[in-house]
Amino acid sequence: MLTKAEQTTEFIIQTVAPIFNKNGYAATSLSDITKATGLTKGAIYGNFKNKEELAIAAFKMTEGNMIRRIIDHQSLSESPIEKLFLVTDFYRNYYNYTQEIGGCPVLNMGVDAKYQVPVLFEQVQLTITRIQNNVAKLIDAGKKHQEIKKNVDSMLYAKRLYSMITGAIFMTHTMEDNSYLLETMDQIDNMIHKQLKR
Amino acid sequence: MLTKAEQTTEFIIQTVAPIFNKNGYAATSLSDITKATGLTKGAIYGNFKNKEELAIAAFKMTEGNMIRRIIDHQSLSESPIEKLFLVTDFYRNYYNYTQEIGGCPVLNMGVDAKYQVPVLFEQVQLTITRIQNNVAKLIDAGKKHQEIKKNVDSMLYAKRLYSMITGAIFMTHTMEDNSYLLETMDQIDNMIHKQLKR
DNA sequence: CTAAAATTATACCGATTGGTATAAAAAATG
DNA sequence: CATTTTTTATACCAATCGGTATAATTTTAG
Repeated sequence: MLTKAEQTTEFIIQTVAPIFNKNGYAATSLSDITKATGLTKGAIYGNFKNKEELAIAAFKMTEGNMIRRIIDHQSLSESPIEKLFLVTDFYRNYYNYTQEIGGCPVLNMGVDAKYQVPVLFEQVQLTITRIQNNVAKLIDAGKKHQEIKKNVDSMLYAKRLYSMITGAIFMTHTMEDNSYLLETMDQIDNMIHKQLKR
Repeated sequence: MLTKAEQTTEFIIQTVAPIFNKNGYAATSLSDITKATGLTKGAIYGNFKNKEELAIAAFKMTEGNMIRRIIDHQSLSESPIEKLFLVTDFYRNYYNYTQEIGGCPVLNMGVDAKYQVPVLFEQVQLTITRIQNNVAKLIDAGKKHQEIKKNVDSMLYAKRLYSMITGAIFMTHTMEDNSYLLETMDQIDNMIHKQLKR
């Protein structure tokens, strides 16, 4: 059971996360935060050491939810290669999903935090590593299950896949055109069929 | 011949462009600008209406130089398909190049300006369109020169190519690992050989 | 239900924000 | 070279920035 205080902390994070994600760290002011939450600075600083700590907590929550969703979606199949197709399937709905949370947290904070909030930037790197490792593990499992060629470089393809996905996310958001994302997922599915599948 | 005033305007743009590119619009203050240029606010506001106009001028200069470089590099060959390979060749040095100018202007400003500086964001969209059109034209020329299959969708491949490139730029900068960029360029070259070439 | 502890609101801090009016300085023009 | 025009520096503006000390309030625990 959550105490009243823990509920407030959680409420602040939930409320503020899409604002940081959308506007970036520098462009999100304490008054934006108090306005959105309906709380005062006293309450905010009672729950977080400073603006940076809040931004980091917000990012961790957002990326945690996102990774949980990717993993959850994979459980729709037992087959490793099918799980791989479920990854691209997840990103087919990503434009829709990210519009609710203020954009792609990895992309936005990767760019925004790089020279502004080093600790937050490291968190972004960690998230990318986690996603890549998840994909690489799926490829390895696919090899064991005789679904994927033994000679493919798992990490190389994991990086390729996520690099292509991130490019499509940027293009879709910047050109406001979902076809980049959809087209790239088709392209990746094709790559899995032609280059990974046994 | 440039007047003294025009020289100053140009000097301000040149000095300030990498700062905006690196830190983003909101995180670049007027005091950053006066400190870097050694000029006072009076001088800045005598040459630009406001901070936004300066940021736009800075981006236009940076992206103009970048596009000029891509096009220039293409003139190393007469063959359209070879020009296509020269595009990937250009991006093989892009990590090095962008570190001098504060990162990739398209990526950084595409993310930064989206919800902060609409006019600047439109400029980013325009730049992307220009690059894509350049690639699409190369593919079309390749068809005419019997180097590229007649049935390939030029615009589709132009978008694919630039989407992959942008993803690699993001990954290389965020993970501080040039292999994403190099590997993606190999992948694109391979795509040109296998899917575009007659 | 009361007392101690934790949380939130208020009021304030100095520093900095983007921007401007005006005066001083420099450049362009005849 | 003198005069007009343009450009730059100075000094200032109100507003906002992130952050804090303290008092009021609410929650927790006995």
